Amino acid sequence: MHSHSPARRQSGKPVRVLLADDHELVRDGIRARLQKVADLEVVGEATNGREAVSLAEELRPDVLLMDVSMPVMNGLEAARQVRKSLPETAVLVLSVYDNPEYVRGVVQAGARGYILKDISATEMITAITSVATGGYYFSAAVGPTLVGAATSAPVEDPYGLTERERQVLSAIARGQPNKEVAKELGISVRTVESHRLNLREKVGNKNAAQLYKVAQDLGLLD
Amino acid sequence: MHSHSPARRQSGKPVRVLLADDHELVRDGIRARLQKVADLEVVGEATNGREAVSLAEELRPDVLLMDVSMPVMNGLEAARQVRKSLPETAVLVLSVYDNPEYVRGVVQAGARGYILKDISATEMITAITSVATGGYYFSAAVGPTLVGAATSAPVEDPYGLTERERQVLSAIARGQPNKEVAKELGISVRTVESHRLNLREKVGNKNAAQLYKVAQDLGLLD
DNA sequence: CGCGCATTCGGTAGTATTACTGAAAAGCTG
DNA sequence: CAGCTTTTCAGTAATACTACCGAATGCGCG
Repeated sequence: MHSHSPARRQSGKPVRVLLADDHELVRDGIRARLQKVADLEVVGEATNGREAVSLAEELRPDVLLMDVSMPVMNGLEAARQVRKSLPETAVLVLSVYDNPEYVRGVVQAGARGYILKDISATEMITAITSVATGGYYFSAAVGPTLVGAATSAPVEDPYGLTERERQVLSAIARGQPNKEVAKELGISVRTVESHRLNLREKVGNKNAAQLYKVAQDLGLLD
Repeated sequence: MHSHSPARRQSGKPVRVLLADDHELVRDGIRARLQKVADLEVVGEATNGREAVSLAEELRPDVLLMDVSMPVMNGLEAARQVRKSLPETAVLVLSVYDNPEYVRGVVQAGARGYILKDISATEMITAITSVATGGYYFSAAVGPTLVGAATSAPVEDPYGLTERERQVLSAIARGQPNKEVAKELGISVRTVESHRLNLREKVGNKNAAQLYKVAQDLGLLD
């Protein structure tokens, strides 16, 4: 009751890859990397999203390795279209951003993988093989944003929260009212209120519901 | 400014794999598959979660390929412990279930991949290579539940919320106070309060901060 | 049609949170 | 030591939310 969707090609035949990036230099670099691998074959190159879509429809590659930021039509929109017209082609997005919002958008557009441009040739090949085999591949840096964080390296904190504030935030996010937070930390309710207000100040004027998100982003919940 | 966390081993050296499954037959099958691959080396085998953890600490494998359902200590708890004591070891979970809840639990326990037992040898090897290289790998069937769909159906709702309640929940989770939710939906504050209280009733007596989590679980936020 | 359910709204009361201002003690740093 | 941050706590007032109560409308279903 699963098993439709992309690829799942026969092993034996090489993986047919279509490259899409507006920078020739980048395409050259990638092609150079991929040409050394027997199992991979670069069947075409596109310089923008629209070209990527039409070339993909013509060539029907196993994998479309595509940059997100391109002129005419960006990779996001292109990914959407390819996923519709060519469900057999796995879209693997290549980007310089490890921004969570960005990653989310990309995978929702139907990409089956997201890799960063600073990865090694080995990893790039693995990623291509992965999506071509029918799986999903994500670079280490973007994985946590997908699975809801909890990596181990405590995400560094863009808000500049103090230790105490993190403790309070954690307790609040777990659903405790100020009174119980106070009891848990052995401080007065007023103090908890102070921290709470400082938190709202620091993270932006978000309400209680939103504090959960922040706590989660900071990995305070596990 | 990323790059800590697991693996990211040198290419050249073989990937050291620790197998954990309570069925000898399964272990034998997997080992047979992996032994044919030069880049992979099975360095040990465990028959339950506790054994997997202690063997992992001793052998420090690149990848721990582990079943979820095992006696003594299940794979979920084992994954958590390994992630704490051995951040360098990538946990790749092997399971027969493509149940969304299950997958979520597993990745939140820190697994860097989730594959189904019915996959091909090729895909299993790709998956192992993927997590060993520092990436995240997910089988085709479980990927959609991770990325929040775009492929499959809108996560079914264990709470039995109504359409209107979902709208209200969504607005609350986005951080709006009742007053603004009312304005947005064109209803009175009292009605929003009703919905809010009904929501708390339905999802359990969680507070405002926790409502965010529910909204997220239900995919109301994107 | 009567019943249940979703949706809407009101009253009243109490609790919680926010928005201010102000301040004291502890610790670190130049 | 003076200045800084962190953490602590207080007063006061407004706003928001919770916990109950009850009730009207509309809609589908047996």
